[in-house]
Amino acid sequence: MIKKDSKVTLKDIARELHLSPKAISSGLNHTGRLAPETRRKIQETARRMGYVPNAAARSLVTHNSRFIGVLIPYLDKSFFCKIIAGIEEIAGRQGFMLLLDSFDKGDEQKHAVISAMMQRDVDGVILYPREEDFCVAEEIRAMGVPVIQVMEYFPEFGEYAVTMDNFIAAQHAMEHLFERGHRQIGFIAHNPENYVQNERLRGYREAMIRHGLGSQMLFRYAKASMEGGIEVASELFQANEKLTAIFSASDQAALGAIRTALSFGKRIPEDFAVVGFGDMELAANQAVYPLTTVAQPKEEVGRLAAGMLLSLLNGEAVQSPTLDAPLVVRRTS
Amino acid sequence: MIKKDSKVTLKDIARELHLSPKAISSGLNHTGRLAPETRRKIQETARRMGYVPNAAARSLVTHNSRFIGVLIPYLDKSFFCKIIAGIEEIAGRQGFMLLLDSFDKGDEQKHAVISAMMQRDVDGVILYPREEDFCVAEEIRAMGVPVIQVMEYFPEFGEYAVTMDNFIAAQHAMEHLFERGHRQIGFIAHNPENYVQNERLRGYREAMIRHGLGSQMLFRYAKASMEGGIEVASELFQANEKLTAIFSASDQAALGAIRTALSFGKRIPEDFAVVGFGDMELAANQAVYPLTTVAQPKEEVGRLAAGMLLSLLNGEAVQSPTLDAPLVVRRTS
DNA sequence: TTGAAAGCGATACCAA
DNA sequence: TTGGTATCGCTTTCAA
Repeated sequence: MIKKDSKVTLKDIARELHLSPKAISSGLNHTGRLAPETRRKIQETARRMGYVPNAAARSLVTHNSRFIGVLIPYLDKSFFCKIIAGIEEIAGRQGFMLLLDSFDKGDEQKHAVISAMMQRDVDGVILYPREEDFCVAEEIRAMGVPVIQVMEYFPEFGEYAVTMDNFIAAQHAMEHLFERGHRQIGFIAHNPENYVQNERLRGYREAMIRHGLGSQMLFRYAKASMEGGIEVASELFQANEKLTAIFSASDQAALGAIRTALSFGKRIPEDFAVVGFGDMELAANQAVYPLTTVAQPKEEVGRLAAGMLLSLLNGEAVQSPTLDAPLVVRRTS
Repeated sequence: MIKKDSKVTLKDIARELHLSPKAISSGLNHTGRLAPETRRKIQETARRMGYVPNAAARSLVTHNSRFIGVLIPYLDKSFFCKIIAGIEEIAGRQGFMLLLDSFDKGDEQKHAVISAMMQRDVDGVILYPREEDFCVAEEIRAMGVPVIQVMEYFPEFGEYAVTMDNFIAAQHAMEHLFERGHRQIGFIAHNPENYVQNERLRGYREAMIRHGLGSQMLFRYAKASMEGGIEVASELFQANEKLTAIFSASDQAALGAIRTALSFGKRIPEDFAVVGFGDMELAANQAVYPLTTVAQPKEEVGRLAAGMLLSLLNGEAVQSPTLDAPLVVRRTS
């Protein structure tokens, strides 16, 4: 291993100033009482000597690491990056650092990741919970630190979460379509085993029923991808050729719906509307049809989760918020 | 602060087994010689007692943290996330963790970030270098740990880097357009102060000249955004109405060029081709015109950078590679 | 108020 | 070989 520069320690400063390490420590940390003059001199000397406190040593004795563990399935998806960015914004301000690990590997890897976090003695964990990670839920709780879930909530992982009301959000999106005069509205649903996805579907159904369109309800399950959207949108058209709008539970499938609608000769948004869900980067960045979509406030979720965690660490009580997911109207509706 | 569960330590195991902490340590780390039976017993007891080594304590004495500091301007851009994912893949395998910090704040914040990394005693740094961060270059070098730059290279930050040859890549993209029969090709350039951007422009010029089209060269500088692309593409059309293709130094501006081309009544790709640069997520995820673009191997850059860093930490010599940036042909050419 | 000394949990050195 | 012991850099407790 390459050697790092030898570092200046508290003791060095103490020796230089003929003081005790304790004095230096409290002088630098604004803890304990000290003659103001002494404190000033300590700080100046520390700066002059290029003193850098050693977090490991401090953590060893204080038993807190100022690390927040972030457990996210995919590091390489901008959806998750934005959550992380929100977390970092708040945590960083308070001197906390993020310990990142993607959780997309096998079960064995998951154990390794959690073990690494325990070894690093994280003060708390922020987690994007998934059912397929239930196998490590017990381990996560066993870490004995606060856990905040983001976007979804499963009691298995703990009691705290920052989520959105997907049911309400889906209804709002539907209202928008109704206002635009649409009645024959199809829905592209995803994974029926997933709570959030079901909430979106439930929002669609509820809205249709409330507008007396219960019998016109039309939805299909698809993979949350452009291909999935293309395929299922065709089925939707075949099932009802008078369709004038598709609401998709994901932006990806919504893009597929756009392509299918165009291939059926529809003009967007004149003849046909498409609304997505998620406000992924790709929604705004469509060259031709920037997508109307339900915005998930990803950064805000991250910020709130970090804030909750920090409050918890300070011994404050917190409540799990449910955020609004506003509709972003662009060119496809 | 909430109290974590009291942890089992080496000493506890030592006491349990009537051995010295040293024995336990070497038993667990496969270091030093030990009767196989003893070793087995140690490992079994450790597991039974739920022993988790304390990284801070270890790091305090070994002087290496198994942390890699990652300095990236924006945490919330998928471009950077992919690099990070590549780094994490390699580093994680070797038990290294990433310490993340976005570098997009003011100069003061940058100092704080670097200070945090020094306090955490990172073993090495991976950095997306920018000229505006020169002010902390000295500080980064002063950390006394290896630094690997990704995507760009400035000697100010150190000697190691994983980059791509933007000049060659741009020429390849141009060759593709020539093969498709295009001759009147405009170029959207970005920030003339940036080396990489200039290399892309240079690739365009070189290709034009080599094909005897030096006098037809036509390029404008734009912001690397859809708006920038829209605006400048119009200028390009006005300057040369016989234009049949635009090569853009960014995907974002390329999308703007698509929109402009359509508004000028061009059919893509029949009448008009657009090629971008970067292969951002949005390039593949266009509903109507998935973008032909120069792919930057982002994950691979991250993987290589992590690999280099680890080699360096093992005292091995390394070379700075220059990667290929292959063209991904989609529907806009 | 200030200083001395005792750990925190692990590794590494040096006797035995 | 094996095991005691000093030590890493810091905070905290307890005397002075």
